[in-house]
Order: sequence, then C-alpha cells, then structure tokens
Amino acid sequence: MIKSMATGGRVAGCSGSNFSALLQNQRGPCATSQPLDPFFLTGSSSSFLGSRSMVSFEDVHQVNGSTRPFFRTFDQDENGDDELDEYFHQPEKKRRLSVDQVHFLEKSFEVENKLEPERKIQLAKELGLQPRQVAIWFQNRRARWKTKQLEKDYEALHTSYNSLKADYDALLKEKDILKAEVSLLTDKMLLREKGNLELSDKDTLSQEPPKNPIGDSTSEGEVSKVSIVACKQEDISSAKSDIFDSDSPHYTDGVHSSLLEAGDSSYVFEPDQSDLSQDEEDNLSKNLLPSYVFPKLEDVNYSEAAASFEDHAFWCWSY
DNA sequence: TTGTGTTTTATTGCCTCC
DNA sequence: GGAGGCAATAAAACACAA
Repeated sequence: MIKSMATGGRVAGCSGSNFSALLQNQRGPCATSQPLDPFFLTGSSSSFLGSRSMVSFEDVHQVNGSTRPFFRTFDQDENGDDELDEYFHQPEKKRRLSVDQVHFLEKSFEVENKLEPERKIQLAKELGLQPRQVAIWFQNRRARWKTKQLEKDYEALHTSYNSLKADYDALLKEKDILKAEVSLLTDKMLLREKGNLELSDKDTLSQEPPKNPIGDSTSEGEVSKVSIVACKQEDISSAKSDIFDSDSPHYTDGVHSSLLEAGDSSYVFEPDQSDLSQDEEDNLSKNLLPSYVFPKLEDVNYSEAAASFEDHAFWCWSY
C-alpha cells in the first residue's frame, strides 16, 4: 500500500536525518535545533532528545517511575556494535511514545483534533517523530475520543430514560387510583338513581306524599359528591339515559307491574349507603338488590353503562 | 513467573473529496 | 488518481492478580 509505511521502513530514522550523525550526536538525530515547548523542558529529568523509535530499539518507556532518557544513543551502550548490528537485522518493535510526547500530543489535540499537513510536520519535527506517527496518533486519539463520547451520550440517555420511566410509573399508579375512585362513585350513584326512580313511581301510584327514605338518608353533601364525578350534568344524563330511559319498555313495565303486585311500600329498597364500605356497596349493587324490586333489571347492561359513565367522567376530569 | 485483560501503536481496506 | 479519514483489526507493551 502506498500510503502505509511498512514497519521496517521506519528503521531508516527520522526524516531528513543522517544516520552517521545519529551515531555521533549525543542528542540524537531528531533533536530539533528549535526550542521545544517549555512543557517538555520542565518537570522531568529526561531531556527530550527525539524519537526513540527512530533511533534506538530499547524500550525507554518510563515504567515504575524510573527516569530514563527518551532514547539512548548507541555510543552510550557498552556493546554499541552489537546493538547496531541488531538494529539492521531485527524488525523494529512497536514502542510506546514517552509520557512527555503523549502529553504534548494531548495538548495539541485539545487545541484541534484534526491535523493539517503543516501542523503534522511541525509536531513531528518538535517531537522527533515521523509525520506518519503523529497522524496515526491523532487518528487513534480521535477514535478513543469518539468512544468516550458515545459512552457519555449513552449515560445521558440512560439517565433520562430512568427519569421518564419513574414519571410514567407514578402516573400509572395515579391513574389506577383515580379509576377506582370513579368506579366507586359510579356504583354509588347508580344505586341512588334506582332508589329515586322507585320512589317517584310509588308517588305516582299512591298520590301520597312520599315517605322519601332517600330524602332522609341522603345528604346534600353526598349529592354534590356525585356531581363532582360528572362535570357536566348533561353528560351524566346521557350516561344515565342508557340505563334508565323512561321510554324504555323494560323499565316502565317492569317497575309498574312489580309495584302493583307487591302493594306494600316496604319493598322500597333504599339503604343509607353513606356508611357502607366498598365491598358492601359492591354486594349491594351486584347481588343484594332483590329481584322483585327490579324484576327486569337484568335486562339492563349494567357494566356497559357503568363503563360508559366512567368514560364520561374520566374525560370530564381530564379537562 | 506467568496467564490474562487492557491499552497503545500500527496496518489494512474502504470511502470521500478535490 | 492521490491524499486523508475512518472502522476494524493485529500485535506489542503494559498492568496486575495468583
């Protein structure tokens, strides 16, 4: 491949350097005549001498805090000739950049994470690296930055999701509570309606002033409680009419005949429900209503009507 | 010391842009 | 078509527990 440099290809040393100078120059061939960034000249006993990877194969990475020069020149070695021989006969090993080099590159990356050709050459010159090494370092650094960014984004999204889910769960619970309340009030209201209708029928038959047990037992407060359920009276009426339509043959015929047959006001069923528990009310509304009072009540689709009413009430509350 | 997991450096192949 | 970027990957270097 044209643009990629074979590992062995980098053995020749720094760009523009001459290898004999490498052997003679204590500072190494890649040391720039220009002053380096002060960053490199402070805080470390190791002088910046250029790319070790271009000069010496010895690992000069400062492991365990030991301070070794960035690279070692051959004339510093006891057996420099042997190493020189190895230099030409072994493939170059991969080496890490020094701490200072990485630091310098990091600073540069913070300024601009893309590398223009001139900047690349300048950096390479200052660090004593091949321009390609600088380019590769930036390439890998961008990849690492992207990975970190993705992790951050994921964390942010996850946090946001958890928060939204908590809100959603809370709303679901609230909805269930409100639904149960609607159901309770609906049952109450239907029971009361039945009692009222029964009474009015009795009145029309006997032409007597009603004993009206309802009037005695039902407080204004309870009525208003029911009216809270429905924000619009007409909505309630429409819901009610599904059940207790006075034009309905089921209703009129049934009640009338039963009333006439019973001939006794004691059949009027109107318990004071205000003290009843939910279970008691349920039993009353579903099971305890005597069949002789509402002989054809089973013809009414009770649950459907209640559901219809619940819908009305729910949407009223939504406003 | 060694096995193993992680990090860093470098390569390869593909894509886009000029 | 060449240069440069990116994703995937190889491989060396490193860290660390057993």
